[in-house]
Amino acid sequence: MTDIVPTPSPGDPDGPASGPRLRVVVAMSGGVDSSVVAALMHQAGHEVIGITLQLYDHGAATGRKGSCCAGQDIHDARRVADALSIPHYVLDYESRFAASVIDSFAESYAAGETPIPCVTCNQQIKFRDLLDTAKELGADVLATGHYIQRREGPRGPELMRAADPDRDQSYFLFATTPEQLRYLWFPLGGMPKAEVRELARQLGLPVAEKADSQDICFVPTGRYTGVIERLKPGAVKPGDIVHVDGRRLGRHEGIINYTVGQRKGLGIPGPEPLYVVRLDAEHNEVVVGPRDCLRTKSLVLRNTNWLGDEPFAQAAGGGLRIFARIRSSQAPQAATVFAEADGVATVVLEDGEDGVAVGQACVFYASGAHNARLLGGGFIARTIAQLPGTPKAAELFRADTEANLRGVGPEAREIDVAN
RNA sequence: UGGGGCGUCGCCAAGUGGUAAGGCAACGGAUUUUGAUUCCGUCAUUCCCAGGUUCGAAUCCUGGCGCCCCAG
Repeated sequence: MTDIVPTPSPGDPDGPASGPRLRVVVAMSGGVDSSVVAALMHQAGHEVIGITLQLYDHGAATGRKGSCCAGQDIHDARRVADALSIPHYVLDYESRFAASVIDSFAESYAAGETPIPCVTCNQQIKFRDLLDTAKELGADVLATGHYIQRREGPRGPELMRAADPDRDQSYFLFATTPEQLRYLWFPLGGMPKAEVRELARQLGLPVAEKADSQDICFVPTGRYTGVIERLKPGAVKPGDIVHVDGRRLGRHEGIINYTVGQRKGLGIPGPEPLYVVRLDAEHNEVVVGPRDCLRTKSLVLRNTNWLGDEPFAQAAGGGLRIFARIRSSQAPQAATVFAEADGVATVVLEDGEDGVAVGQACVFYASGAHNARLLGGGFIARTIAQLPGTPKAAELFRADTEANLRGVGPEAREIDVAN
């Protein structure tokens, strides 16, 4: 069994564990991946401490297939820890998870955005709060089951896309800071998922056959709208569905039920399918249009995190050629990023992308290769409408342009014009 | 109540004697470790109703009912 376990650290041969025995905290969610991480670290001879975070009400999610971090999953993590004979702690993070992740999730939706809670959770909970806790425990390393590769570069640790392109989670980890990265470790980044599953079986882990988690972990029923209605009563109001050509086509039961690019659920019959082009929180309107209206080429980011070697300020002026993606499950495309002050950046995608929603992430890579280096990314604050010449479209375009001229510098203005 | 037109799935709509296209919507599933997208499948034994002609009608005839337009 031992011979199949890469040592000392799969996917990170130059990592900090290639030397002496270290104290490694493993974030154990109760799933297959993090359980394998704990086992690997233990087998590699490290002093492993398993920590499981209780993130939300366990009653609601107990036993739910595909969940994590509550109820049954905590028990599963404990069983694995027991099987490995490593110490295991369950930390009550409910209140900070609610404050950092769930509240902002609800607020974002109410504002007409489409949040991406997994990024917030990594950023605020796992790599901030949990990492702090790990340090307090004297840990040298915090290891997680994320599929992303870390390596030591000439200027410090770098991140690269996972070896298994189908599992690559770099999109969700763009906000990881260099400071955090010094303590982080991702032992699964170099392995295909099938191999991880097989390892779990060979190691006899009790979770070897457990289903992968998916969907938003803290929404037990899969209906996230209920969470928002509970947290922000009154924020969900019926309103009009308006076509980009100005026609009022129907009614909606609350803007939170929609996201840009969405087709299903509009209930509007017609000669062609209609998609949500924009969510107008101010007027409580869902703006719809034909598929052509979805194409977006330039976007403005906020809270940009930069992981490149050169200072991000060098991406001002003429911009910096990168590769970017707007969705976790799609290939990065050629783009140019222009750095602004205060974490603001403008990205111009070469080919453009359909269904780009405010609140989602735009993530940077050094190339289009499968193992490309992660260069950071940002949250999408605005997109610039590519709408046909209709009154409503003109109005939206004007609003976009004005917002941009207000918010960003001269470099981005040129882009607006060119676009 | 003179003239003309129309009534086919939730919406739009083919089909004018041979045994109900298609699009949109909806629903279900697959895919997706955020939201979406996409893909696959399902979706009128019946054509406003009632009779009739015919081997056979949504398609022809008769009578109802309903709607629209023009005229008065």
